[in-house]
Amino acid sequence: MGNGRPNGHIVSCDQCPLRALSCLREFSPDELAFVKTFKIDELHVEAGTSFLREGARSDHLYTVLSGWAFRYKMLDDGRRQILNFALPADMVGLQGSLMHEMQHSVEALTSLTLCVFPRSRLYDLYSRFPSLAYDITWIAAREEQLIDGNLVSLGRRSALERTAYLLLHLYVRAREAGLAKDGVVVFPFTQQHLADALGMSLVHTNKTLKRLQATNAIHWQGRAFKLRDKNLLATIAGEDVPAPQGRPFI
Amino acid sequence: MGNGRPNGHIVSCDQCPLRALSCLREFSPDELAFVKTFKIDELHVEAGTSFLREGARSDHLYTVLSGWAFRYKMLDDGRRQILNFALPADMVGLQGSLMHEMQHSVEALTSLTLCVFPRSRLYDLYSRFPSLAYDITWIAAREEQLIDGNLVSLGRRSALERTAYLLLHLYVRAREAGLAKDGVVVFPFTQQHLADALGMSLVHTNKTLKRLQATNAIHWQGRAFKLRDKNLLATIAGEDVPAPQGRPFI
DNA sequence: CGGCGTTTTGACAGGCTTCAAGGGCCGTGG
DNA sequence: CCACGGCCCTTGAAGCCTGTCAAAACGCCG
Repeated sequence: MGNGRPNGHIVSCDQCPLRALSCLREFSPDELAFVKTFKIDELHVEAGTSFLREGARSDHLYTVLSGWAFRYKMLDDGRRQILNFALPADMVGLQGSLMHEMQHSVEALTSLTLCVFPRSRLYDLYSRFPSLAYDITWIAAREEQLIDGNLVSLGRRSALERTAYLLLHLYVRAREAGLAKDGVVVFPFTQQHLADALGMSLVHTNKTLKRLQATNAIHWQGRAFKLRDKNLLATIAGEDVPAPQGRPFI
Repeated sequence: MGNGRPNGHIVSCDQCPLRALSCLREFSPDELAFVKTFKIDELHVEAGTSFLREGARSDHLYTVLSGWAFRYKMLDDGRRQILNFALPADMVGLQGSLMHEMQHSVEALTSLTLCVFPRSRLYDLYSRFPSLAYDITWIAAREEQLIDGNLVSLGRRSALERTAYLLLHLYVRAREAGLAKDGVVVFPFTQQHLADALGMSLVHTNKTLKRLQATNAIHWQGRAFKLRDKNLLATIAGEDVPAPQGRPFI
């Protein structure tokens, strides 16, 4: 695992393509200088490989530079639950850096590029850059918020509501990450992935998707997802349209 | 809301009863001195009242000094999902301090005493005590871990497994918080609370509880919960017995 | 063309929800 | 002292939503 290329081929933080995203905050020169030294490598992972595994310790934490990933847990008999998806600018592996070991796995959904940061220097970051430390906590809190939303879905929403909720939120997040073109986002997952995220069977996910498509709220052909009626989808999901929130980077 | 008594009647941090818990780390004298000034009040809330509400901003964050609380979200039509329970030494309201507004509510399950910390000085904490900042991030990550576990339950576990999982984990946490006496914990919630946490109906929760009790893994009479066979309960839950983890305080 | 992964459909079974009603416990008030 | 109401627990019956099983259609790629 980890065909980390020798330093020098990696994207320098001051020309990070993600920094252009409107949803990320600006860095001060000092912060930027530190982050540049904090990032020690880039990791390229191909679709379908789990680069972080439940039960393992991890010496690194990562941010997604490009591509999609998902966090998941498996039960002994093979049942899988996808906890959340990670998009560009999202952080993964923080839990593994703070706790003794990972309690979930992370798998690349597409070809994936990650920025690599050493866990050993995390405390250094906390000591010298409280602003960045604050950002990291913010990120952790936001992740929790997303899971809270999913938890409500699995616990209290019907299959149709749940599906609408997930698609709406994925669309909004993908849009924030700059992945939308002409109102269309390429969703890289299969219906099996969706089913595992929704806590439903594959068959029923498919039928629910059909029903949802019949409302004309969405259009999903192949991998291209188009949101045709955001308000309708939000209504079906039983929610207001989620407001985008500015967030820190790193 | 908030019948905060004038300073002076509140428990000083250096004689905080929770510091005796084996699961909490030691403070350095400096840290302790800071935390003492960081805690500006104590809040007493009676059972059944929501002291933090979804959509509201909060100027404070809290730790539970004594009693039980739970985080929850409601849908428009009244469906409720309990996200997690908060026990002594747990922190609540962090999200509200970091984000613009609370995305969930928190209700006292029993008579509840909270330590109150001002959000306005949180950044001060981050600047001056990276060790405490680190702890807070750790707490946020741990909370996320707990929700991850619940998410798997709601998504992929049957009613029986799910119930076993929740009871096992609540028992372990209550025990860590020093709430067990002779292997018995007083669970202050009703079956309706359990149902809302499990994402099940009240009726089916009751029947599932009966089935679970028939296995002799647990005994639950009135409010007194006794774990009779931890390994069996863990097996039913489809998990190993969770290992207690040391954790920081504040 | 053949093979494989994904999507789609139909039929059936069952777990869970909903509806309904009764019982136990306890505090309040007549 | 007893009746009453409220809250919680318990149980039964009926029905729907969702899971499981099975098989076919589709699309992609070698």
